[in-house]
Amino acid sequence: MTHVSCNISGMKVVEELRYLVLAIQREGNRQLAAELRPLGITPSQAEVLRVLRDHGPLTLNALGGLLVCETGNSPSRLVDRLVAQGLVKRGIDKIDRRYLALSLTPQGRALHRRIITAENRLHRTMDDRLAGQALDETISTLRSLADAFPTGAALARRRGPALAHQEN
Amino acid sequence: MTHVSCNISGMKVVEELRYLVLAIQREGNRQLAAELRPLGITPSQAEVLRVLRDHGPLTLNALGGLLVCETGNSPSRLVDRLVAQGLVKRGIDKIDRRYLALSLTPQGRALHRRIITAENRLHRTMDDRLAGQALDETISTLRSLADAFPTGAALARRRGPALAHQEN
DNA sequence: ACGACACGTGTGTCATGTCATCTGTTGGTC
DNA sequence: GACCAACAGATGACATGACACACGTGTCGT
Repeated sequence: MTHVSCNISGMKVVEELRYLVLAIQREGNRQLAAELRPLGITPSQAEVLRVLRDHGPLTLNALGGLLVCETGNSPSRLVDRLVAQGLVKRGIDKIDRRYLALSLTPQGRALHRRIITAENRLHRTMDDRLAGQALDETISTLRSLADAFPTGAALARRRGPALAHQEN
Repeated sequence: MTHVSCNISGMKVVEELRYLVLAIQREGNRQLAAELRPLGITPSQAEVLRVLRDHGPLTLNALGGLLVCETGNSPSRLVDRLVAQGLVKRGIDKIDRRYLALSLTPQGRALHRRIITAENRLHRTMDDRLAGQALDETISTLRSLADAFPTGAALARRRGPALAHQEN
């Protein structure tokens, strides 16, 4: 039997998994937000900058399809604030005026380099806490959960095309 | 070496872990919200009802300490809506008027039974997707991450005292 | 040419989350 | 008894997330 419905403490295994994922996401987001606060942006905004840097100019829908945050509708308001801060350029497609052409401004590109530094601090902390754990199995398990979802598919899309774009 | 800084696709392992956790939390929350919508409550509100049912009357701070959602300050507004819906009774401690005494109303208790049914539907879906995966290692890995955080400690607190309160 | 339809985007609304700050209450000190 | 620090809770402000719907634009059939 590969999965059981109940463990010792009375909480189902998948239920504990759900709460663990929630707790880790909350705390990770909180810590990342603290790292990014001096830069004046939020974790969600940082993800937009990262996707725009890795995947050229994008329409709003295409951007939303690559974001893990903001699953549902188009991230209009998320992009709004980045445009207001001068980090993202919002162009309009000449051919089809329905489409946007979103890209990073030079300031956006510059800020993204500082974002990577901030994220790396969080990643080092996580690395330390995860020392000695079965990371590969964990990633595999979580992927099998996430790949069934559109947001997980977004991650898979980003895994695929964007190679060799990282400077650690 | 138990953990590496970079995998094949150019994304660090811990970074992929972070995004996977984000994606799974989002989608799980979305699906749970859909299951709970007919009941008129949200996932966060459901967690409050669950904690209040398992851990007797609580003050607002004590409730916040057991919640995985709403880490930071006191969940005043979260409780507000439950009180407005008649699901939670907000009493004031006679001795020390600073403290609240939060408990479920009979309607709250009744609704919680329907919540368990809704949550079990989600858990069954997750169980199916996770069939054949290394769940124990995954839980162990995630615990080592979460236990360092206050929200993870909240989970550990709930693991401890509340035994034999589940009806699956 | 015209009209129905599809599609991308913008917007209103509601419920979180998070931080900072305020208010009321209590206990301790003088 | 008056003052004050500590504490529980409430509130304001801001940015998400999610859903539904409105609006502008292009496409296609007739």
